[in-house]
Parts: sequence; structure tokens; C-alpha cells
Amino acid sequence: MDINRLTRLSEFAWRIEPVDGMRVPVIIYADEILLGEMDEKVREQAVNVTMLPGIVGACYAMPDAHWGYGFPIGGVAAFAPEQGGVVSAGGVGFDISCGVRTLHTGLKREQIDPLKKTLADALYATVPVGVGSRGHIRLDHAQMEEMLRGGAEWAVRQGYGRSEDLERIEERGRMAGAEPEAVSVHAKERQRPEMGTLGSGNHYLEIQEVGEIYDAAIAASFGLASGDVMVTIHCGSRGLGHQIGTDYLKRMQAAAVQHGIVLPDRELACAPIDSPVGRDYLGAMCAAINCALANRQIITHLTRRVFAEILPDARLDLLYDVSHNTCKVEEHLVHGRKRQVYVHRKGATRAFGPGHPDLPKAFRESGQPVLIGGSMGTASYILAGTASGETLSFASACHGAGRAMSRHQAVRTWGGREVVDELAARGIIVRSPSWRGVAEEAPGAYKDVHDVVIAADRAGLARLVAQVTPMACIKG
DNA sequence: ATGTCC
Repeated sequence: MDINRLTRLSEFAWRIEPVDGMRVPVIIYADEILLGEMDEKVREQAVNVTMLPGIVGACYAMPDAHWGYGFPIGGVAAFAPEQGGVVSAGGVGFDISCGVRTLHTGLKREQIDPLKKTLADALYATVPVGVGSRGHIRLDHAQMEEMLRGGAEWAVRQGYGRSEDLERIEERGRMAGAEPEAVSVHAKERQRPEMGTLGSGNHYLEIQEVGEIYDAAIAASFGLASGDVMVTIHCGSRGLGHQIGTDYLKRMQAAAVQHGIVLPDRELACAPIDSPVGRDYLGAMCAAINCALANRQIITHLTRRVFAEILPDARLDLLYDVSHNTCKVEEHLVHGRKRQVYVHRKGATRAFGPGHPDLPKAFRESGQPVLIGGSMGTASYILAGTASGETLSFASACHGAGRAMSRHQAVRTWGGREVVDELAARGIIVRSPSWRGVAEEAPGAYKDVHDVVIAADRAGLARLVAQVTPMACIKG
């Protein structure tokens, strides 16, 4: 990105003034190097978003931002319904409520190391992974409706997990406002065989070791110490969320025309929050959030079953579960006044700071855990929400490394077998049904996640707490 | 991300 087109606010913040149809500014959080590597498309897309009706504050880009469908991935934008604010399917993303949850095994590296291969094989055999992977659960119509309304709370009721898990999930495991009737029959049919499956692309299940600690007090309050072994699950709402995205994109294109909304880009299709299509989408999207929460809950249950057989002492207590593709109604300060706004976070993690009333007691002092997944074979990071994030980004932070190279380019550059061998030489076991998938996800195809989280920390979006490094990765 | 093109 051309740095000369931006006004520098600080070492880690850049601004584009609102001109030519922009209703609010764009603010990008990144250091000069990350900004230099960022695609011009991020600037163009963020500028386009500021032209949508009812946008408030600014359109924000996180340090891991890259080119997405309509909205940049790593983008945050909030809209006010009383100002004709809109909701956009492209502003949430196709993998609705894709997210990350991290579990504490309660074990140290030395206890896991001799059984790493056994665990990787057993997890790979138990958790369905890959394109079109199918699970063992088949929900009938009534169960599907209950799942879409109940989320992880429903999953726990079905025996997939523990009631104490729910405290450690955004929305306490159940997103209010879900309307299963706003979800097409086709979307539900696609989801029927896919409950409890990991999917493909950047989704994974990883065994990780806590490495460096950056904030000792918060790490201790999260129960993290160097050498501890964690399990992280990264996946979303599978076919259901994707189909909802497809269904509503079409309806929103018509709705935008009908409501006279001028779209700078067709991909920004949207509908007023207070309109039939807008309300239906929000109901369907909340149902997809519940689907993703239930999905991660079932995979957690499968993971615990595997550990119970191999390492019966493993606790696998849930640290936290975050979603990074959502639109949520939240109260935020807009020009110094508290207002209810619809915050789109696409490839951006909610990062509520200390004292936020929606956080469970365990995180009232520290701020919520912000889980940042790296690429396969690189570190992941655990951060904590800050008070400053509220005014900087509607309490949002980055979500991952962000691609530096297209999938196509990655496949031309590496072979899957080569990537697996290289990682094995570094002690990282990879199990995947797809060599191509592994090549697409080669660590070199991603930006350096370390630079991304440093930028997020220095910009004040979230506070660095701990680094975790991979031991074994089950890859879709 | 995705029954990687209805």
C-alpha cells in the first residue's frame, strides 16, 4: 500500500480523511512494514465501506487485513439503525462465526511428547476433517431448529461437554436472536451431515505448547505457564454459514436496489438493519453463530474423548471461545455518546477490555482472552482485551496472520509433502487428507503473525499475554 | 471459507 495516501497518526495507526462520498474516515492499524506489504485493495475496500449508509465512527482495518469479498478481511465497521444503517453479508464473511477456542490440557510438554504421534493419529481418526467431511451426528428437523437456537448450550445439553464450558464462550454459548425459519432448507440440508466436523482451508485442530509469556499477571489469571500444553480448535459454521451467505447476498443485492442504496462495489450488497431482508439476515446469521458454537463444542467433546483414552489425567478445561466473523449489536461510544450499533467484524476478534459487563467474572480484571491463530507450523498468540480498544476499534483486534500469497501461488511454490516433511523435521506432526490443502496453507504463504500481534499490542487494540507453539496439527 | 462450478 502506498504510504503517501495516508496520514500518520502514530507509529501504529494511519488515517484516510473522509472525502468524495466517504461518510467517515478509514483508520488502519499497522506498522510501516505491514502497511507497505498490505494490498492496495484493503484501502480501496475500506474506503468503499465508509460510503455505506449509517456507518458510524470509522471503518477500521486490523494489522492482518487483506483483500476480501467486498469488505476487507481484518475489517471492522459499525452501523446505526436509526441513521438508516445497513447489515451486509459480505461484511460478516461466508464462514459465519468462524472462530477459535483454546483448551488447557492441564499437562506439561514432557507428558505429551512421548505420545504426540499417538494423539495426532487418534485425533485425526476421530475428528472428521477436509472438504465435505461428514460426521456421525444426524439432526432431524426439530433437533436442527433446537441446535440453531441453542448453540453450544444445546450441544452441552446433548452431552457434548460440560456446563462450565458455557461461561467460557462468547454470549455464554448461545447467541440470542437466532431465527431458524430465516435459514433456507438448503442450508440446513447441507449442514445435516456436517455437525462436529472441522472443514478445510485454514481450519485446524492443534496441540500446542505455551512458550514465551509477555504479561505474567494476566497469563497466571488465564492459567497459563510456560511448557503447558493447550489444544486449539479453529473452525466455523461449515456448509450452513456458507449457504446463508450465498442466499442473502442475492437477496441483499435486490434489497439495496429497492432501498436506493448506491453501492460503490456490487460485493458490498447490504440491506437496512430495519428492513425485512436485514432482519431476516440477522436472524439467520445468529443461527449460524449458534451452529459454529455447537460445532466447536462437539469437536471439543471428541477431543476430550481421545485424550481420555490416551492421557486420562488431561483436564481439557476451556480457556475461551471467540468468533471472528460476526455482526453483533453492542453498546459503544460514538462521538462520546453510548449507542447501540451493529458491529461487523470480518476476520477481526472481539476484544472487550477489563470491566466489560458482558465478560464472565474470571475475565473482569484482565479483559477477555483474544485468541490469535497463526499459520500451520508457526506460533499462535493469546492476548487480552484492553480499555483503549473501545475507542480505537469498537473493541476489536486482529484474528490471525493473514495471507501474504494466494492459494494458487502457494500450490505453485510448495508441495504438500515437502511442507509436511519440513514441519516434521522441526518436531511438528501434521495429519491431513489433502496434500494440496497443506501446500495452500504452507507457513510461507502467510504474513509473520508475530509482527501482526506486536502491531495490535502497540496500537493498543489488545495486550500480548503469551505465545503458543505447535506440536501437532490436524489440518483440513 | 465452500458439496473448491448448478
